Formats: sequence, structure tokens, C-alpha cells
Amino acid sequence: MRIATWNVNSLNVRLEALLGWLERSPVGVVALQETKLTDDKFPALALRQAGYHVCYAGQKTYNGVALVSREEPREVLTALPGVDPEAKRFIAATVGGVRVVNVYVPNGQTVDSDKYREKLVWLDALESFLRQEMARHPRLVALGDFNIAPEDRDVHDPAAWAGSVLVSPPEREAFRRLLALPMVDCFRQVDGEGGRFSWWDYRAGSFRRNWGMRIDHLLASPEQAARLTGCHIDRAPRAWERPSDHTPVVAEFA
DNA sequence: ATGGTTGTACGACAA
Repeated sequence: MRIATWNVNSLNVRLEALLGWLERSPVGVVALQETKLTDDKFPALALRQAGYHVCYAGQKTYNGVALVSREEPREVLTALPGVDPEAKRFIAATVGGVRVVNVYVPNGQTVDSDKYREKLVWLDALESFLRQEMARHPRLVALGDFNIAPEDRDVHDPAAWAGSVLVSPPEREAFRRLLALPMVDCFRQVDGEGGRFSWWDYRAGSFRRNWGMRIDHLLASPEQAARLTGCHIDRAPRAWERPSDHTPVVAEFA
């Protein structure tokens, strides 16, 4: 089964891109972040007509997550225990025997901000949740926009970014704690090269210059990681007209 | 590379 993650930065703007991408790249599940739609505006019909089930948790203007899947999602959960349930950043469901946990981790803004402290609290809550969830669901995938570049090779200019949000040591420690659960960083397992990014700023021609970061991840429990047969970043949609600033990351499991 | 853009929504904020 192919499992993918894509921060679409407004599903309203990106619906045609998503449908076009699904047509050329069919998946078992794609996890979406930043849908920026209330649930009454979610394009469930268009996605059902494309042959997918959907579950979603949205709000006005900000955040919003969804799972788009070939098989019906079961045991859907739309709140991460221990954090503000009003910010729609979390949705989990069981699809085809795999527990899929879709996260839009808070960006954190700057390392001296309240939002940064909230990000670290959010990551603590995620770690606790995943530890419990893995005990119940040996086949577990946690994926989404983590807003963390795990290592310097995941950053185009590590010196310029040193200590900043997305790369700061406490954030990277939180990410390593997720890996210590243990979970496998699927892309890193397959591709140890640096300079492979999933996000590029809209400004300054960043995509053209490959000034980006790898901040979108798929983490797999050991049992699920044993089935991993491939993982790649699909850069194509980032070059399409009116793109998201993120591009899809796709893992393949036997 | 600390915003040169984009999205939401119509000014300002988030990313």
C-alpha cells in the first residue's frame, strides 16, 4: 500500500492539483494538512467520485487535516489528547489494517515565542499518544507536516538556519524521541543523501534554487517499517501552476 | 533566506 502526506496549503485552491496528482499517483492513503476549510466546505463529493473515502477535521482560515483513502477509514479520532482541540491539527484512522496518524505540528514561529513553547508541548503530547497507540496498533504510521528538519542535511543552508525554528535543538530532540519509540523515518531509511526537500518558501525563487527543507515525514513502527519497500519525494506538483509550498512524500509498503 | 510570496479575507496575520 502506498501512503502519502501532502500539506496542500488550502484544499480549496489545490483541489484540482490533488485530483490530478491522485490520477497519476494512486495511493491507499494520502494525509492532507492545511486544508483551511470548515467541514461543511470539505470537497467530499469530488473525492468520492475519484474513488476515495474521506475523513476530515477542519476549521475556518487555519489548519485543517484530512485522510483520503481507498478503503473506508475506521476508528476515526480527531483530537490529540492533551492539546487544544480547537486547532484542527490531528486526525487518526485505521485503513486497511494500518493505523494512520496524520499531524500538522505547530510551526512555532520563533524560538522565543509562546507558539514555540506550545509546539514543544504538542510534540510531547504526540510522543505520549504514539507510545500508547503503538501498543494497540503494531502497524502504525505517523505522518504529516512535522515542521522539523531532523538533521543539517535536511536543510539547504544549515549555517544560516542554525538555532532557528524548524531546526532548533529542542525540536530536533523531540523528533529523535519519536524515532526512539521506536519509529523509522521512512525517507531517511531509503535515501541518506542530503538536499532532498519537501518544502520550499514561496519567496526568492526558492524552489528553482532548491532552497528548501525536509519537514514532511512518514514515521513507521518497526512492524510496519519491515514492510517498507520504497519512499520518495514527488517534486512534480511543486512545479505546477499555483503550487502548494509543500510537495508530496510517498512511502510504499508491502 | 528572517522575507523577495501566498492564503484567507479585505487588514493583518500565519507560514
